[in-house]
Amino acid sequence: MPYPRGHRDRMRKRIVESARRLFNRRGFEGVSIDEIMAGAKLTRGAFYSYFRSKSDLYAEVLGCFFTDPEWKSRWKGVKVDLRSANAGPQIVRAYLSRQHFDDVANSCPMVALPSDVARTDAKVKSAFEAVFRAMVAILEREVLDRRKAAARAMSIAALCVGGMVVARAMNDGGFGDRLRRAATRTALELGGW
Amino acid sequence: MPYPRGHRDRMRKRIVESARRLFNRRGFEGVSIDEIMAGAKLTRGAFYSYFRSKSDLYAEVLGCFFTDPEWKSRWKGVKVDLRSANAGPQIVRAYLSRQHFDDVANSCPMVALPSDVARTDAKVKSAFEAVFRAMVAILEREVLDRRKAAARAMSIAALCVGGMVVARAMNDGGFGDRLRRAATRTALELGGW
DNA sequence: TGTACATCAGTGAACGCGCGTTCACTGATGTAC
DNA sequence: TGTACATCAGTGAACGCGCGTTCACTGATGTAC
Repeated sequence: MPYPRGHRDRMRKRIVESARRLFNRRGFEGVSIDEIMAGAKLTRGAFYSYFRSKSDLYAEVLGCFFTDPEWKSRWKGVKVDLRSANAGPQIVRAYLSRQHFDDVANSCPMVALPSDVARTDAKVKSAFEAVFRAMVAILEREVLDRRKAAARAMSIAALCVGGMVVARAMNDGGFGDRLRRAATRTALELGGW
Repeated sequence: MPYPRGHRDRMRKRIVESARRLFNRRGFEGVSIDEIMAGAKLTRGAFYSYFRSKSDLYAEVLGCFFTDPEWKSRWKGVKVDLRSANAGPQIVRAYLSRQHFDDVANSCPMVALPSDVARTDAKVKSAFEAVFRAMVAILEREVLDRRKAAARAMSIAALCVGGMVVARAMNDGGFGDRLRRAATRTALELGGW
């Protein structure tokens, strides 16, 4: 074994991380394999010994946000404890926070890539769906009005994603800020928080 | 004048229409100038006598949805009268309708292209912002709770866009349907409709 | 009314570039003796 | 402990393709006489 044990796994993780940041910033087609590999401190040729194709990587990258345990402590001043009694409002505030808005590279893929995903194949969509369902499931547990919990949880999640997606596409930053604040307030109301 | 009067304007409009449908379906980078021109029944070479570049076209295309008077009657069974007393609920229902969901080519650009737009320049973002502001302005007039009208209108618009964007990115169509229905119900509640 | 001409919208070959992907090769290192 | 070897992760040149853009040319038609 001419390379240290676990070397391959570490390298693979580095490629995925590099790809995640770059895809978030510039989308699937806006990023080249050269750039992804350079971000992982490797060269072009090694890519195909790790992944079958560029689009194979894509599906794998999308699952990284909610499943990645790191995201909860990524942003300064934003903390989320999923087991806490008020995980709902914590998620809403973190999701619509300025930190999340600014940190495009570490953004939730649902904000950075939704229209890209809508155009790709079933595998990628499934990964995306899993992320959204995970978010809805956590919110649903916490919605005050139990009778409406399912519909409310989906709406709160859609409002978080939508508010952020639209805010990122605005030219006037001040308007984007107002939009995020309005969405936060409404989302909290909808949860009864 | 070797061509009929108004010929140039008609051709230009055909190019914009072709581009709008194609961009909605496959995004800015997924569409070639060859395809756009073929859709307008012209060839590659003529493009640059109409537009300075591909990205110049992009900004122009984005303004087409709300400003285009045709969209209100585009889908069967969906009608919106902006001067009617209940334009608010009409917009919400039309926006989150199955017709809008299915008709990707004639979709609102905010649903089809948000993450693409977030990555482009100020000119494109401004066009996008104008569309969103127009939607918010109409909704704001109709929100029942006047004290919260501004925040509510922004949230309803964000929920409409977000619900649709996420629904389009789901793999399970049934889940997408439930999401659209939940978002519709919540949006109507938020308006007091 | 008929004809020659000027105009200009449209054509399609060509250019240069960057990308996804392939592959023969390199060379560092763990292992066997 | 030292040495020769086998392994295999990584390299980078090369291929083929499609794209955005340019440009010299074509040819249909409105206009002037």
